[in-house]
Amino acid sequence: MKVVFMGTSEFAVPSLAKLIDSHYEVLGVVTQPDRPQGRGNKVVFSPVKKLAVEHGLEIYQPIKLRNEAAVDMLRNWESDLIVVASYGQILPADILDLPRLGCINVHASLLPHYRGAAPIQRSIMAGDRITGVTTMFMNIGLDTGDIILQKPVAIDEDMDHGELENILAQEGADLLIDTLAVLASGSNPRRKQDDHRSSYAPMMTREEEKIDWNEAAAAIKNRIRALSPQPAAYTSFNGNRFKIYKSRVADPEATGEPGQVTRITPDGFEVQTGRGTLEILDVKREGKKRIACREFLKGFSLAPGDTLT
RNA sequence: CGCGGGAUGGAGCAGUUGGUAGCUCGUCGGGCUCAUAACCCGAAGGUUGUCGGUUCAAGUCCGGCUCCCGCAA
Repeated sequence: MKVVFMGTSEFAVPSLAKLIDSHYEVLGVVTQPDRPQGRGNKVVFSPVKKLAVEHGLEIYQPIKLRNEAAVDMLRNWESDLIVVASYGQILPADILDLPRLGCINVHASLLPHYRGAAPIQRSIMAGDRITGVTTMFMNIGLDTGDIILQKPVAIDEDMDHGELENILAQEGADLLIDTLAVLASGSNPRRKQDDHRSSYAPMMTREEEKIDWNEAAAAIKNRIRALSPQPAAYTSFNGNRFKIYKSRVADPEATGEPGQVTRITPDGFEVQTGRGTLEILDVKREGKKRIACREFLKGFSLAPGDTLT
Protein backbone atom coordinates (compact mmCIF):
# COMPACT_ATOMS: atom_id res chain seq x y z
CA MET A 1 0.00 0.00 0.00
CA LYS A 2 1.39 3.36 -1.06
CA VAL A 3 0.67 6.29 1.21
CA VAL A 4 1.01 10.05 1.20
CA PHE A 5 1.26 11.66 4.62
CA MET A 6 -0.10 15.11 5.35
CA GLY A 7 0.67 16.68 8.69
CA THR A 8 2.31 19.64 10.36
CA SER A 9 2.38 19.88 14.13
CA GLU A 10 3.97 17.84 16.89
CA PHE A 11 0.88 15.66 17.26
CA ALA A 12 1.44 14.28 13.76
CA VAL A 13 5.08 13.32 14.29
CA PRO A 14 4.63 9.91 15.96
CA SER A 15 2.13 8.93 13.27
CA LEU A 16 4.60 9.69 10.51
CA ALA A 17 7.39 8.01 12.45
CA LYS A 18 5.42 4.77 12.80
CA LEU A 19 4.38 4.96 9.20
CA ILE A 20 8.01 5.22 8.15
CA ASP A 21 8.89 2.24 10.32
CA SER A 22 6.05 0.20 8.91
CA HIS A 23 6.12 -1.83 5.74
CA TYR A 24 3.89 0.64 3.95
CA GLU A 25 5.51 2.81 1.33
CA VAL A 26 5.55 6.54 2.08
CA LEU A 27 5.53 8.30 -1.28
CA GLY A 28 5.82 11.77 0.13
CA VAL A 29 4.94 14.21 2.86
CA VAL A 30 2.77 17.29 2.57
CA THR A 31 3.20 19.90 5.27
CA GLN A 32 2.54 23.60 5.76
CA PRO A 33 4.95 26.04 4.12
CA ASP A 34 7.94 27.26 6.13
CA ARG A 35 6.89 30.57 7.58
CA PRO A 36 8.73 33.19 9.58
CA GLN A 37 7.64 32.75 13.15
CA GLY A 38 8.56 33.47 16.71
CA ARG A 39 11.19 35.79 18.05
CA GLY A 40 13.21 37.35 15.26
CA ASN A 41 10.72 36.01 12.73
CA LYS A 42 13.03 33.20 11.81
CA VAL A 43 11.88 30.66 9.29
CA VAL A 44 11.25 27.38 11.04
CA PHE A 45 10.43 23.96 9.61
CA SER A 46 7.31 22.27 10.90
CA PRO A 47 7.96 19.31 13.23
CA VAL A 48 6.69 17.00 10.51
CA LYS A 49 9.02 18.51 7.93
CA LYS A 50 12.00 18.02 10.23
CA LEU A 51 11.24 14.32 10.50
CA ALA A 52 10.60 14.03 6.77
CA VAL A 53 13.92 15.70 6.00
CA GLU A 54 15.75 13.33 8.35
CA HIS A 55 14.37 10.41 6.39
CA GLY A 56 14.98 11.96 3.01
CA LEU A 57 11.31 11.86 2.07
CA GLU A 58 9.91 13.90 -0.74
CA ILE A 59 8.27 17.03 0.68
CA TYR A 60 5.56 19.21 -0.76
CA GLN A 61 4.51 22.47 0.91
CA PRO A 62 1.69 24.09 -1.01
CA ILE A 63 0.43 27.47 0.17
CA LYS A 64 -3.03 26.42 -0.91
CA LEU A 65 -4.39 22.96 -1.61
CA ARG A 66 -7.36 24.35 -3.41
CA ASN A 67 -5.73 24.82 -6.80
CA GLU A 68 -4.80 22.71 -9.81
CA ALA A 69 -1.10 22.56 -9.12
CA ALA A 70 -1.65 21.02 -5.71
CA VAL A 71 -4.21 18.55 -6.96
CA ASP A 72 -1.95 17.55 -9.86
CA MET A 73 0.97 17.07 -7.54
CA LEU A 74 -1.00 14.72 -5.33
CA ARG A 75 -2.50 12.93 -8.30
CA ASN A 76 0.94 12.26 -9.73
CA TRP A 77 1.96 10.48 -6.55
CA GLU A 78 -0.71 7.90 -7.35
CA SER A 79 -1.15 6.93 -3.74
CA ASP A 80 -3.58 4.31 -2.52
CA LEU A 81 -4.30 6.33 0.57
CA ILE A 82 -3.71 9.75 2.06
CA VAL A 83 -3.14 9.92 5.81
CA VAL A 84 -3.80 13.27 7.47
CA ALA A 85 -2.87 14.30 11.00
CA SER A 86 -3.11 17.89 12.25
CA TYR A 87 -2.22 19.25 8.84
CA GLY A 88 -3.81 22.65 9.22
CA GLN A 89 -5.71 23.01 5.99
CA ILE A 90 -9.05 21.76 4.74
CA LEU A 91 -8.75 19.19 1.98
CA PRO A 92 -10.88 20.05 -1.06
CA ALA A 93 -13.13 17.42 -2.59
CA ASP A 94 -10.80 17.07 -5.59
CA ILE A 95 -8.12 15.73 -3.31
CA LEU A 96 -10.41 13.67 -1.09
CA ASP A 97 -11.47 11.75 -4.18
CA LEU A 98 -7.98 11.05 -5.50
CA PRO A 99 -6.72 7.98 -3.60
CA ARG A 100 -8.24 4.62 -4.31
CA LEU A 101 -8.88 3.97 -0.62
CA GLY A 102 -9.69 7.56 0.27
CA CYS A 103 -8.27 9.93 2.84
CA ILE A 104 -8.11 9.05 6.49
CA ASN A 105 -7.49 11.31 9.46
CA VAL A 106 -6.08 10.80 12.93
CA HIS A 107 -7.94 13.02 15.37
CA ALA A 108 -7.25 13.67 19.06
CA SER A 109 -10.69 13.12 20.48
CA LEU A 110 -13.45 10.56 20.66
CA LEU A 111 -15.48 11.87 17.74
CA PRO A 112 -18.09 13.21 17.38
CA HIS A 113 -16.89 15.09 20.46
CA TYR A 114 -14.47 17.95 19.97
CA ARG A 115 -14.40 18.28 16.23
CA GLY A 116 -11.99 21.00 15.14
CA ALA A 117 -8.58 22.44 15.83
CA ALA A 118 -8.09 22.20 19.59
CA PRO A 119 -9.64 18.98 20.91
CA ILE A 120 -6.93 18.35 23.49
CA GLN A 121 -7.05 21.80 25.06
CA ARG A 122 -10.84 21.85 25.06
CA SER A 123 -11.20 18.49 26.73
CA ILE A 124 -8.78 19.44 29.50
CA MET A 125 -10.39 22.82 29.95
CA ALA A 126 -13.76 21.14 30.33
CA GLY A 127 -12.33 19.00 33.11
CA ASP A 128 -13.00 15.77 31.23
CA ARG A 129 -11.56 12.60 32.72
CA ILE A 130 -11.62 10.71 29.47
CA THR A 131 -10.79 11.44 25.87
CA GLY A 132 -9.19 9.41 23.12
CA VAL A 133 -8.11 9.14 19.52
CA THR A 134 -10.12 8.43 16.41
CA THR A 135 -9.30 7.43 12.86
CA MET A 136 -11.90 8.22 10.21
CA PHE A 137 -12.53 8.57 6.53
CA MET A 138 -12.45 12.23 5.68
CA ASN A 139 -15.26 14.00 3.94
CA ILE A 140 -16.10 17.57 3.05
CA GLY A 141 -17.12 18.51 6.61
CA LEU A 142 -14.88 19.41 9.49
CA ASP A 143 -14.04 16.13 11.22
CA THR A 144 -17.41 14.69 10.27
CA GLY A 145 -16.31 11.59 8.38
CA ASP A 146 -17.15 7.99 9.13
CA ILE A 147 -15.26 6.51 12.05
CA ILE A 148 -12.90 3.59 11.48
CA LEU A 149 -11.31 2.94 14.87
CA GLN A 150 -11.32 4.64 18.26
CA LYS A 151 -9.41 4.26 21.46
CA PRO A 152 -10.28 5.94 24.76
CA VAL A 153 -7.55 7.47 26.92
CA ALA A 154 -7.91 8.53 30.54
CA ILE A 155 -7.02 12.07 31.52
CA ASP A 156 -5.31 12.29 34.88
CA GLU A 157 -6.55 15.30 36.83
CA ASP A 158 -3.08 16.82 37.02
CA MET A 159 -2.10 16.12 33.44
CA ASP A 160 -1.39 19.18 31.35
CA HIS A 161 -1.78 19.77 27.65
CA GLY A 162 1.79 18.83 26.80
CA GLU A 163 1.61 15.52 28.62
CA LEU A 164 -1.75 14.58 27.19
CA GLU A 165 -0.72 15.56 23.68
CA ASN A 166 2.28 13.26 23.89
CA ILE A 167 0.12 10.36 24.98
CA LEU A 168 -2.54 10.98 22.38
CA ALA A 169 0.05 11.39 19.65
CA GLN A 170 1.47 7.98 20.51
CA GLU A 171 -1.94 6.36 20.80
CA GLY A 172 -2.96 8.01 17.57
CA ALA A 173 0.08 6.61 15.81
CA ASP A 174 -0.68 3.12 17.08
CA LEU A 175 -4.29 3.46 16.05
CA LEU A 176 -3.19 4.60 12.62
CA ILE A 177 -1.10 1.48 12.12
CA ASP A 178 -4.02 -0.66 13.28
CA THR A 179 -6.26 1.19 10.90
CA LEU A 180 -3.94 0.64 7.97
CA ALA A 181 -3.87 -3.06 8.76
CA VAL A 182 -7.64 -3.15 8.69
CA LEU A 183 -7.79 -1.31 5.38
CA ALA A 184 -5.04 -3.43 3.87
CA SER A 185 -6.97 -6.55 4.78
CA GLY A 186 -9.69 -5.38 2.46
CA SER A 187 -12.37 -4.77 5.02
CA ASN A 188 -13.92 -1.38 5.15
CA PRO A 189 -15.43 -0.75 8.56
CA ARG A 190 -17.09 2.61 8.86
CA ARG A 191 -19.49 3.97 11.39
CA LYS A 192 -21.38 7.19 10.88
CA GLN A 193 -20.93 9.91 13.47
CA ASP A 194 -23.92 10.85 15.54
CA ASP A 195 -24.19 14.52 14.68
CA HIS A 196 -26.57 15.18 17.54
CA ARG A 197 -23.86 14.32 20.04
CA SER A 198 -21.16 16.32 18.30
CA SER A 199 -19.33 19.28 19.78
CA TYR A 200 -16.86 21.75 18.38
CA ALA A 201 -13.38 22.55 19.71
CA PRO A 202 -12.27 25.86 18.22
CA MET A 203 -8.71 27.10 18.41
CA MET A 204 -7.72 28.76 21.66
CA THR A 205 -7.63 32.53 21.40
CA ARG A 206 -5.28 35.07 22.97
CA GLU A 207 -8.08 36.31 25.14
CA GLU A 208 -8.57 32.85 26.60
CA GLU A 209 -4.98 32.79 27.85
CA LYS A 210 -5.71 35.45 30.44
CA ILE A 211 -6.86 34.13 33.79
CA ASP A 212 -10.19 35.45 35.04
CA TRP A 213 -10.02 35.17 38.82
CA ASN A 214 -13.81 35.37 39.01
CA GLU A 215 -14.06 31.84 37.68
CA ALA A 216 -14.14 28.92 40.09
CA ALA A 217 -10.79 27.57 41.29
CA ALA A 218 -11.30 24.25 39.52
CA ALA A 219 -12.09 25.98 36.23
CA ILE A 220 -8.98 28.16 36.46
CA LYS A 221 -6.88 25.12 37.25
CA ASN A 222 -8.24 23.42 34.14
CA ARG A 223 -7.49 26.46 32.02
CA ILE A 224 -3.93 26.52 33.31
CA ARG A 225 -3.53 22.82 32.51
CA ALA A 226 -5.06 23.22 29.07
CA LEU A 227 -2.58 25.94 28.15
CA SER A 228 0.53 24.46 29.75
CA PRO A 229 3.29 24.39 28.69
CA GLN A 230 2.41 26.40 25.58
CA PRO A 231 1.37 29.18 25.38
CA ALA A 232 0.51 29.15 29.10
CA ALA A 233 -2.15 31.07 30.99
CA TYR A 234 -1.11 34.39 32.46
CA THR A 235 -2.07 36.96 35.04
CA SER A 236 -0.44 40.15 36.22
CA PHE A 237 0.51 42.05 39.35
CA ASN A 238 1.59 45.69 39.41
CA GLY A 239 2.08 45.70 35.67
CA ASN A 240 4.25 42.58 35.79
CA ARG A 241 2.76 39.89 33.66
CA PHE A 242 3.61 36.32 34.51
CA LYS A 243 2.60 32.93 33.27
CA ILE A 244 1.28 30.13 35.41
CA TYR A 245 2.02 26.52 34.48
CA LYS A 246 0.79 24.52 37.40
CA SER A 247 -1.70 24.97 40.19
CA ARG A 248 -3.76 23.04 42.69
CA VAL A 249 -7.14 23.71 44.22
CA ALA A 250 -6.51 24.49 47.88
CA ASP A 251 -9.96 25.08 49.36
CA PRO A 252 -12.74 24.47 46.82
CA GLU A 253 -15.33 26.50 48.71
CA ALA A 254 -13.52 29.48 50.25
CA THR A 255 -14.97 32.86 49.42
CA GLY A 256 -13.44 36.32 49.28
CA GLU A 257 -12.26 38.92 46.84
CA PRO A 258 -11.25 37.22 43.56
CA GLY A 259 -7.61 37.69 42.63
CA GLN A 260 -6.43 38.44 46.13
CA VAL A 261 -3.45 36.56 47.51
CA THR A 262 -4.65 34.86 50.66
CA ARG A 263 -1.48 33.28 51.97
CA ILE A 264 2.05 32.17 51.24
CA THR A 265 2.56 28.42 51.37
CA PRO A 266 5.65 26.19 51.42
CA ASP A 267 5.21 25.49 47.71
CA GLY A 268 3.94 28.83 46.47
CA PHE A 269 1.01 31.03 47.29
CA GLU A 270 -2.78 30.85 47.35
CA VAL A 271 -5.13 33.10 45.43
CA GLN A 272 -8.81 33.66 46.03
CA THR A 273 -11.04 32.91 43.04
CA GLY A 274 -14.74 33.34 42.37
CA ARG A 275 -15.24 30.10 44.29
CA GLY A 276 -12.44 28.49 46.24
CA THR A 277 -8.75 29.21 46.52
CA LEU A 278 -6.06 28.12 44.10
CA GLU A 279 -2.46 27.40 45.06
CA ILE A 280 0.01 28.58 42.42
CA LEU A 281 2.96 26.22 42.00
CA ASP A 282 4.87 26.88 38.81
CA VAL A 283 5.41 30.25 37.13
CA LYS A 284 7.49 32.28 34.71
CA ARG A 285 8.10 36.01 34.73
CA GLU A 286 8.59 37.96 31.53
CA GLY A 287 12.16 37.58 30.36
CA LYS A 288 12.82 34.84 32.90
CA LYS A 289 12.77 31.10 32.89
CA ARG A 290 10.10 28.85 34.25
CA ILE A 291 10.64 28.20 37.95
CA ALA A 292 8.88 26.68 40.94
CA CYS A 293 6.74 29.24 42.68
CA ARG A 294 8.69 29.09 45.92
CA GLU A 295 11.80 30.16 44.01
CA PHE A 296 9.81 32.91 42.37
CA LEU A 297 8.79 34.29 45.75
CA LYS A 298 12.41 34.64 46.90
CA GLY A 299 12.99 37.44 44.48
CA PHE A 300 9.50 38.73 43.85
CA SER A 301 7.76 40.26 46.82
CA LEU A 302 4.18 39.14 46.90
CA ALA A 303 2.22 39.17 50.14
CA PRO A 304 -1.26 38.29 51.38
CA GLY A 305 -3.59 41.12 50.43
CA ASP A 306 -1.94 41.79 47.06
CA THR A 307 -4.30 41.47 44.13
CA LEU A 308 -3.66 39.80 40.79
CA THR A 309 -5.50 41.12 37.79
C1' C B 1 17.94 43.07 10.32
C1' G B 2 9.65 42.98 13.68
C1' C B 3 9.57 45.26 19.22
C1' G B 4 11.54 44.28 24.03
C1' G B 5 13.57 41.96 28.74
C1' G B 6 17.48 38.94 30.94
C1' A B 7 22.61 36.46 31.88
C1' U B 8 25.67 38.59 39.47
C1' G B 9 28.20 32.87 45.08
C1' G B 10 23.90 26.11 44.83
C1' A B 11 18.53 28.66 43.81
C1' G B 12 15.71 33.30 43.20
C1' C B 13 16.75 38.45 43.08
C1' A B 14 19.21 43.85 44.49
C1' G B 15 23.02 46.67 43.01
C1' U B 16 22.06 54.34 43.25
C1' U B 17 24.93 59.86 39.11
C1' G B 18 31.32 54.26 37.40
C1' G B 19 35.03 53.67 43.28
C1' U B 20 36.70 46.57 44.24
C1' A B 21 29.55 43.09 45.47
C1' G B 22 24.41 42.84 48.93
C1' C B 23 19.37 40.44 50.15
C1' U B 24 16.08 36.08 50.69
C1' C B 25 16.59 30.83 50.59
C1' G B 26 19.70 26.72 50.67
C1' U B 27 24.38 24.35 52.50
C1' C B 28 27.95 23.43 56.69
C1' G B 29 29.08 24.15 62.11
C1' G B 30 27.08 25.56 66.94
C1' G B 31 22.94 27.05 70.28
C1' C B 32 17.74 27.26 71.93
C1' U B 33 12.78 24.73 71.96
C1' C B 34 7.95 19.44 73.80
C1' A B 35 7.84 20.97 68.87
C1' U B 36 8.02 23.73 63.98
C1' A B 37 8.46 26.31 56.72
C1' A B 38 10.46 28.44 63.90
C1' C B 39 14.38 31.37 66.20
C1' C B 40 19.60 32.86 67.60
C1' C B 41 25.05 32.76 66.59
C1' G B 42 28.90 31.66 63.20
C1' A B 43 31.12 29.84 58.49
C1' A B 44 32.01 28.38 53.61
C1' G B 45 30.86 29.77 48.68
C1' G B 46 31.23 34.88 43.24
C1' U B 47 37.57 35.68 37.70
C1' U B 48 29.55 39.67 38.13
C1' G B 49 27.80 34.80 30.46
C1' U B 50 31.98 35.63 26.85
C1' C B 51 35.64 38.79 24.02
C1' G B 52 37.40 43.56 23.39
C1' G B 53 37.23 49.11 24.29
C1' U B 54 36.85 53.87 27.33
C1' U B 55 38.86 55.14 32.38
C1' C B 56 43.29 56.29 37.73
C1' A B 57 38.99 52.95 38.59
C1' A B 58 33.38 49.12 35.44
C1' G B 59 28.46 44.53 37.71
C1' U B 60 27.71 49.67 36.69
C1' C B 61 29.61 53.24 30.09
C1' C B 62 30.54 51.51 24.60
C1' G B 63 30.90 47.58 20.76
C1' G B 64 31.10 42.19 19.07
C1' C B 65 29.63 37.11 20.33
C1' U B 66 26.84 33.02 22.83
C1' C B 67 22.59 31.39 25.45
C1' C B 68 17.53 32.28 27.74
C1' C B 69 12.80 34.62 27.74
C1' G B 70 8.24 38.15 26.89
C1' C B 71 5.27 40.60 23.00
C1' A B 72 3.75 41.01 18.07
C1' A B 73 2.94 38.10 13.62
